[in-house]
Amino acid sequence: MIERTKIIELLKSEKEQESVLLNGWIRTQRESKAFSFIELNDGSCLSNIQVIVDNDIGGYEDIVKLTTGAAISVTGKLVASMGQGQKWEIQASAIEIMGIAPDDFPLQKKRHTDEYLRTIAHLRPRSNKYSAIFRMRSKLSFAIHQFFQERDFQWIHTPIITGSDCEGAGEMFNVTTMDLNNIPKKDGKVDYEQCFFGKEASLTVSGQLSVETFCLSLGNVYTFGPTFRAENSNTSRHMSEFWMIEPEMAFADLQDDMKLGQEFVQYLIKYTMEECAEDLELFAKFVDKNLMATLDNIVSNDFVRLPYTDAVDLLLKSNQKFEFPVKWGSDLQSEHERFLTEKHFKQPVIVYDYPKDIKAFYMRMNDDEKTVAAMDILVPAIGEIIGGSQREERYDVLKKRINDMGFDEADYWWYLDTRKYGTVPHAGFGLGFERLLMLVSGISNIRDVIPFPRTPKNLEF
RNA sequence: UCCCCGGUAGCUCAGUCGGUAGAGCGGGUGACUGUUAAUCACUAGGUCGGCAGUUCGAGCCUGUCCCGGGGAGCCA
Repeated sequence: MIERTKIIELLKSEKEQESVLLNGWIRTQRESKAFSFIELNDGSCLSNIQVIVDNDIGGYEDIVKLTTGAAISVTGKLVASMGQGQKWEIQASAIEIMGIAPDDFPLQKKRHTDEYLRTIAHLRPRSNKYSAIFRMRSKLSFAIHQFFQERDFQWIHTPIITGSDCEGAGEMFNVTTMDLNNIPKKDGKVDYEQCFFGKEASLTVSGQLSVETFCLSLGNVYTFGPTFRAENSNTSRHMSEFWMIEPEMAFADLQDDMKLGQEFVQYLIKYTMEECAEDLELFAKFVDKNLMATLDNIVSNDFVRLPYTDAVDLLLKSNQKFEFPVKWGSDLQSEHERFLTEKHFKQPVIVYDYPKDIKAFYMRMNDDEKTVAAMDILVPAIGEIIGGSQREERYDVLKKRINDMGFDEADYWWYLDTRKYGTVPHAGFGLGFERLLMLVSGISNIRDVIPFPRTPKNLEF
């Protein structure tokens, strides 16, 4: 029995091979008089390999009836192709049918819309575009670890289930084993004491608060895992379940944070260009014609660094008509961010030092007492890809901020402890993994860069 | 959640003035061919998103609900 060779290896071959075994799914079959051409794909790479099946092969009548989607096992010779368009092809000596695909197989040999493919999310990775994005997703997941591990950041597995309702980053999903048809109540309210954990439990909206405690122990750390937001968001940039990367650096300030953010994004894009060249080419050709120019631009220039106050001035002086007015103290609207990154600078922009009232309690108060050391990295087409800040490390200031914002400081006892015992300046950010994938692929809907998207009213698969 | 647009064959779409539906691709059958989304001929395939209404008559008009897309908010 010969060992199976993946198509990616066969296509890279330096010489002909007498005897190879390959498995895969038929992408298309063209029948000729004395033989048939099969385009076979096994997911190892974007390219198919062409298999020549002579009509004297065993079971030929059944083989030529195979349609797009069928799975076969091929034994044969790797030979130089007589046709144009490919270097190698397989001269089959035997074909075993593993699984047929009846004529209602939903993927056809033509372009399908993303909307349609989303309704068959269990089959869409068998298409070129989706196999490409999911290979890139895998490669980039690895690259993220490589980036941090090369820099001695420790990967911290922060919890998915959390008891703090104080993460403050949005609506949370509840986690319970209680009988929802008969919820235990006390004084008219849900009696969480009878719940599994004895208190209200939720899915995490951010690992940041947890990972900060490890930052203030192990130095440089990061999280990379699923994150959940129960917001009723219906946009091409939001999902209820997504993956987020949150690095946190001890003995670091906002400048260090911006530097890390830029290096990180540039590293991942370079990695994609080097390690996913074939898949990337598909996106540059069929999804976004400007993709390579956009990526080149991002890796070869420093990101613009622009204080929020200057951004407001710039927008006010731009003579642009905006639907929403630009005003110091208000958050920048999408249209404002788009103007900065897409029209004015035409490259990534880091806006920093935002008004304190529009940002989270844990962000470090600047000396002007009006702004906090926060930064957002904005990129063309996607908008905010990174949101970060230097954290408030001063115990008294942090405590005051918690109280001023109407939170109960008792809920934050362990978080405050980290500032009570050996506090140090530190900073970090969150990067949405799917938004990064959108950036490097040109794919414009976030639901198309994750295997099974979870969005409001959508939990199929 | 709000604003705008859409839902017609397996897929992508056309459908005029309100008069019971068409194309291309895909499927099937056959022809032809070292082919490359092959080509050519024939053929099957429809609860026009659901419900209610207006009308002699609704794919088309009205209401409502569901689903999808674009934009906005929330943010990564």
